[in-house]
Amino acid sequence: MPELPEVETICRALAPRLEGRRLLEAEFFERRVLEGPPARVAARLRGQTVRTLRRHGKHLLVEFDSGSLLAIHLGMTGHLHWGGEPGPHTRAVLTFDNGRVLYDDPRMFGRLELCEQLPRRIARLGPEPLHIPAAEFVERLHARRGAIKPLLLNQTFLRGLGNIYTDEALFRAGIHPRAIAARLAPDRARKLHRAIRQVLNAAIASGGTTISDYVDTEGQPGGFQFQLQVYGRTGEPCPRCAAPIRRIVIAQRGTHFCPQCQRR
DNA sequence: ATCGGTACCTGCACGC
DNA sequence: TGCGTGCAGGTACCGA
Repeated sequence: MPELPEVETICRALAPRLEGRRLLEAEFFERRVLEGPPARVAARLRGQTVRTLRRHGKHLLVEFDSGSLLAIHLGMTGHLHWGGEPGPHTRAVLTFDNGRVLYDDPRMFGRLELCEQLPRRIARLGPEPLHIPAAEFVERLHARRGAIKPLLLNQTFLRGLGNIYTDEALFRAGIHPRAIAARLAPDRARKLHRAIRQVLNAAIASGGTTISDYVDTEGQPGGFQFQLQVYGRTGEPCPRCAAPIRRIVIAQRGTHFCPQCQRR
């Protein structure tokens, strides 16, 4: 499911509910999604009060008054629900003094980690795509010799882009997914920077993208799937030039683009 | 640095 | 109906 706009949507919904609230009980039903022994993590969490909720790339960070952090990554199929009943894929339940959060994750690619400070793995990720200035983006881009698509998916380059928004941003910028990053002319690199911002902001405004199963914390689907121009539209006409959208595989990921509008 | 491959998991759509 | 196949929003790790 979740790339930056989906995690942002979840964060905005949960922050007002959780900030200032006390965590009464943490239950973990699947140790694979948890860093550390469930009983020990639960004991450390019990009684803590939430100071803030924030997003860091695709991670959701719950910061407690003690300074401890609960870092949540939803993987491919992780969901957070406010309230509701646990189901077959519920891997954790966090009970607060005003309600509970269910963590569901069928494929269990997601991770929950309780730590005293941001783990290095997360801290060393690249800048936020919505914060990085154009000049810095272009400079970082020009330092890389690989193809642009795998680079945008690389979280140490920028944190938060996934397969959907990468394809959409490249389409809007008119750049071929196999184009070499370092060889992009500065104006085209700046255009890509703009396209990334536009796509992410539009997706956040729509509450994210629902392809098959993403829903927000209230169980509502997002709306950005209706604004996708290439992702998942193999064979359909390009909205700009009507050429059939093509699907290829780059870095093991399905990649959608218009062969006419995105020339090498 | 970069690339390709594999691995981790389950569920779903599809063709036969 | 049942079964095999391929695909899926993510990331880590390996060797080349």
